[in-house]
Amino acid sequence: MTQFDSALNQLRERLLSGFYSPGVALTAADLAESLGMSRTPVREALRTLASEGLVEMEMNRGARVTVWDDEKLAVVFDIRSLLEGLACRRAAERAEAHDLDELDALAQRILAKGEPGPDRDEDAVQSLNSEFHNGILRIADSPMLETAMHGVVHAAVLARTRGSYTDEEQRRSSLHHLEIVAALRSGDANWAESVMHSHLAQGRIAALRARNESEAAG
Amino acid sequence: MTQFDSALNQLRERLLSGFYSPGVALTAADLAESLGMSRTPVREALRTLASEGLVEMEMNRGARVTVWDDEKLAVVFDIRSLLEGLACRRAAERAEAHDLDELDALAQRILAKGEPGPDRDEDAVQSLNSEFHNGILRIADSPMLETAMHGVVHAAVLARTRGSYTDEEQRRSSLHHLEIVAALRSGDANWAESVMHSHLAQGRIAALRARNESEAAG
DNA sequence: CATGAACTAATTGGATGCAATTAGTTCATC
DNA sequence: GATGAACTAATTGCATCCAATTAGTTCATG
Repeated sequence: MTQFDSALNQLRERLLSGFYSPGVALTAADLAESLGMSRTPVREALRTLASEGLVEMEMNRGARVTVWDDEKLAVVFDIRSLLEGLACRRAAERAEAHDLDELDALAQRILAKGEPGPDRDEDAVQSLNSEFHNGILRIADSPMLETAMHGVVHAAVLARTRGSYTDEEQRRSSLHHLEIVAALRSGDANWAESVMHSHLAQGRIAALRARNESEAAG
Repeated sequence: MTQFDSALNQLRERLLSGFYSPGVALTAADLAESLGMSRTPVREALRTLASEGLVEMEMNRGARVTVWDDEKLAVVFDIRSLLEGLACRRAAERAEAHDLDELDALAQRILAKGEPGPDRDEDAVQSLNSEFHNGILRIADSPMLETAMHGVVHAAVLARTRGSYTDEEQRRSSLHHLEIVAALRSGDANWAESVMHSHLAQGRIAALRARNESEAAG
């Protein structure tokens, strides 16, 4: 694990968690200090994050946190739907029994943690959700696909601020996960792809609604 | 235009043109010297190229030119097909008259330059082809989509070594371009997307065949 | 002749220093 | 009070330097 890797991971984490406000300037020296390293690996990480779309760099002006408008967000979900659909197709053809068991366990936990009531834990849902989607990507087993998704997946996660799902949407989302596992288990690539498309179509609606609500509020 | 931009453009150009053999180690100091700059901007460019999938970096071992096997290549074409299909959908909804005229002119020139005979010019075909696809991406008007495609488009171009198309394929490819313009002109997103999918399905076949032929030969 | 320890050369990742550019502030002028 | 020239502080992009790691070579040993 190099300083570059460390900087990349930590900065990506901060950007996705909303630690930095959209549009804010990211000063290399400040980041370096807060990460306990010099500017060199930080600058390399910023270049990588720029090519992932999480920050934007301008000549002699350094990096700024990307501002997400409705248009960008919608495209991100379109792209993510296509790529994750492809990942599902591939996963349906490659998944082993133990892969499916792991995904199933994750889907069950997401269902439980997302159920309305005292045990609800949205942080856990979000974290497990990431694990589920990453799991499918792993089963799809294609470095190229992972590379292509880096530019958009993270951004989509960023958009889904916590609490954007209604109870009904959360439940449907959880059931989508279970249905995806069922589709993968049956080896039906079309089915798996379709459910993923439905899953992200709903996610897109919720993300855009959440954005507009928070805009109207603040 | 910073040294970083210069390094990124030139190195990308070299990688796509096959200047460096697949799998070869790219020594930062050598690159820096050949580009007339220090290692710092070169290293940043290599990080970016890595996130685009054109090179691969390993801890304490620097960068190597990515080796494209059949599997990787097939996935690249799958992804490119999905993303360019989306670009076509968006272009069908956004293209202005002058956009369509420009694309049409390009399609006509590709048809002419690709026709078997003394006027055939494969370099021109390849170059115009890139222009055509970039034109559609431009009309689609989405920075996110461009970002996502950077990871795969270049790679796909790389794979299509000159002369990989048969006469029949070249002709069909040229007609695809004209058909795409017609679909865009009619504003039919489904039609435009379908033709693009067909176009890249054929491209994929040709690219994989070319790879296996050259492998059998050399 | 094969094997591997010991040494050397090359190369990497990262820290630091510096000129050039940009952003911010002060202050004179209308 | 607004406008903008002149100066200052911050910040960038890049070159250079250095310790740590890797790759390559030599040479002793079985």
